[in-house]
Amino acid sequence: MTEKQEKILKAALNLFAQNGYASTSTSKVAKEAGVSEGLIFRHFENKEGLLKAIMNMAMESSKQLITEVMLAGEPKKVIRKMLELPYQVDRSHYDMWRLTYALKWQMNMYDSSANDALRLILKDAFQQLGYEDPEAEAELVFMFLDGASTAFLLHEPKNKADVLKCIKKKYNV
Amino acid sequence: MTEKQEKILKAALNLFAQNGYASTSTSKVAKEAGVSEGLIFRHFENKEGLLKAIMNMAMESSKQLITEVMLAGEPKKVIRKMLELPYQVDRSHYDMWRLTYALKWQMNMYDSSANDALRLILKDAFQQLGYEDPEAEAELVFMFLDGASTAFLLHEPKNKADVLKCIKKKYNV
DNA sequence: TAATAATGAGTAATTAATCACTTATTAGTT
DNA sequence: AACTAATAAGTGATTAATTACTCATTATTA
Repeated sequence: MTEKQEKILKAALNLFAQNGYASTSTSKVAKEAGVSEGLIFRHFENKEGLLKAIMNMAMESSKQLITEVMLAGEPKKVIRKMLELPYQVDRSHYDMWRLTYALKWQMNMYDSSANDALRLILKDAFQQLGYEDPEAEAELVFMFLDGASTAFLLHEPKNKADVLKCIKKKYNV
Repeated sequence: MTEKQEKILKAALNLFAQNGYASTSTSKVAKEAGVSEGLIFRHFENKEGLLKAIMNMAMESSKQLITEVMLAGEPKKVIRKMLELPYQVDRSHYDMWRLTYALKWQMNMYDSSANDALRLILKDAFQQLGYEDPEAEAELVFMFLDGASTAFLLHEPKNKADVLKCIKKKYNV
């Protein structure tokens, strides 16, 4: 990975997240990265290849967060770690998540199976705790995660911490 | 509103929602609508004017849903109506909501004040019911609404109804 | 007949991608 | 070390296609 290659990735992530993938031209990326436009195609073949390279980085960094939940063990700890997930995302990764969330709506880009492993663990946790409908409970938590992450990424509400306290109480975790 | 004008709006909504605003050209809209491209600019001035016309329709149709909650009165009913909101959206309006949700991520397009009226009503409802942190509770419900709507619009989970039952129980509504 | 609706050919600018070319870096042989 | 060949990194001009948009003209309606 050369220095200019990294500059391209950084510029592309920034522009894609801020202005959207479709409305960011490769010439804009090249200008922002301080690089000739041709270099983008030399390293990433085409515009989509550039996006894929970025999304692979995003997948890699999200794996770290997920494994932390996986290793929680006890059901209550699983649920707590899960609820805390949106709070664990580092500010430096916000652009990555903004892009990920934006791409969900760009057709064909949504992979619902990506969270299947977590969903199963969560369901088991609720089951062990004797919840009536563990599957629905798991789905509900996922909805919270999605809604909370969206809020944090878009308009950073001032009562972030209070919301966490609030939902933790509901699950006694 | 002429017949062709409506066809343009319908085609544009469909394409914008499916493939995104930026990656949908006016020529594609014209082709889909069975109309000359120039007509789009005669009626809507430019591409952004077309989008604005669509979003105005979306605003109008969302007002109906919101007023229903406004008129609920009793705090418990307010909360119940609120939780049911994502379930009240008609399938025929899904494209409109998909576009609305997708545009949130397209920078500058996010208007957090749009929900302020509802947020206030919801906060009051929680306050009247003696909840400890009504503001956080209101925010939490909004996160659920966002997450649930996203799930419904993107991958229509099979246990939609169970999730509603599940969350209603948590709020005793 | 006057206004509006609708067309379709045209335009300048931008797009993703290619290409011939130059510069730097590495590897192999003396 | 020093020379050389090969590979990779990087440039910038260029391309064909597409873009949003205009405008002169024709059809339709009031």
